[in-house]
Amino acid sequence: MPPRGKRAPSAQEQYQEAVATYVAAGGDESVQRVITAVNSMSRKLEQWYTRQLVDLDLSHGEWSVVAQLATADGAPMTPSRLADASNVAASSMTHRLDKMTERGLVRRSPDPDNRTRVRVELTDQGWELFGAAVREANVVESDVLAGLTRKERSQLAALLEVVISRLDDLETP
Amino acid sequence: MPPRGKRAPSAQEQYQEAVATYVAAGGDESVQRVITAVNSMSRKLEQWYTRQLVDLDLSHGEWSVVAQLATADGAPMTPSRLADASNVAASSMTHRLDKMTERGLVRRSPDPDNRTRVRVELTDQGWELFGAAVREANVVESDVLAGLTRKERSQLAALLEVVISRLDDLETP
DNA sequence: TCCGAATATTTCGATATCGAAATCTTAGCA
DNA sequence: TGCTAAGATTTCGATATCGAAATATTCGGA
Repeated sequence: MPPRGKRAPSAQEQYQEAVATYVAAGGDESVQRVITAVNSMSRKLEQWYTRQLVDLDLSHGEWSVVAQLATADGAPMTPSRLADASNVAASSMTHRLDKMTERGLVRRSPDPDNRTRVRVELTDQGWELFGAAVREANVVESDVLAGLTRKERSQLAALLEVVISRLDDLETP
Repeated sequence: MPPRGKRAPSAQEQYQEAVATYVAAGGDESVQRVITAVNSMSRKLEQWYTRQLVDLDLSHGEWSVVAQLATADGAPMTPSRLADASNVAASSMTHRLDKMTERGLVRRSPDPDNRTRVRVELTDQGWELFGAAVREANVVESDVLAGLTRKERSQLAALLEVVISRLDDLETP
């Protein structure tokens, strides 16, 4: 039996048609090429992350929490900031943290400076899991970028970093 | 009252710390710079899309369906391919399509060649909504890339396209 | 100092999503 | 042709997410 639908078009074909359609609908080509490529790549990565995280018995949302806590090293995190960073409602984060606390991955503690706030941090077990996931993910990520030379990767990163540095200026004005 | 938690770090600071942490945990720097940047950018874009889509009374998931149908122009889409492309379970797509059909955005019809399949396509109303959303999104997207010259955008797109062209080779082997 | 507005978190009811099982159809092979 | 395995979609029960309201606390001005 054929795989799916008619035949799933390749990621490259999908990308090219998407750009063409967005441009036809009134988008700027130089913009749509970049934005569409970033979104395509991110969606694909997300699929792989989800698959790999099954081994660690983590959902994509839970991974997001672990990663945020790990990379915010230093500054204490709160449930609402985690919710913002994970693109979910604050009330969802409550439940997510309940589960993760129960499982021993994170720890909640009252903020001594402000009793309306709750600090959230990784437990040792949470840190272990973070390390394991990063190393596992790095394998796939290296594969994805295997088509670029070291120099090209550096160029690519530099260009993306220019964009990132602008993101803050565009926050809700 | 202070904004949130202690103070939300800028996107740039967040990015830099994330890369540093991933590298410390065993990731390759040239890989992590690119991957982290792509993911940061995509997450931020998603936030803006969600905000803008409120005006059109569309959820992010529903937008994903509209966009897939619009950009797959030509080849008829099926529920399962839409589910794959949207990163949701097939059973979720059933409900999503029910709602969107009821609202008049999409149309289901039996595939004449294979009665196990269902074709899904945009209605005229669905196409209108697609156009409106693309033009609205293009405003934000242009802003995001405003820090790059036309030439830099082209370079960036070209590098990303190299990566995209590799994605297919990495499919489930 | 006291009070109202704003912030952080949680609770609660409604909705969306998931994964497994059920149903129907097709493909491939004896 | 007849039979079995596999695909596509939907149904169903369990779980996660959402948005609004509830609760507790803090900030800033009268």
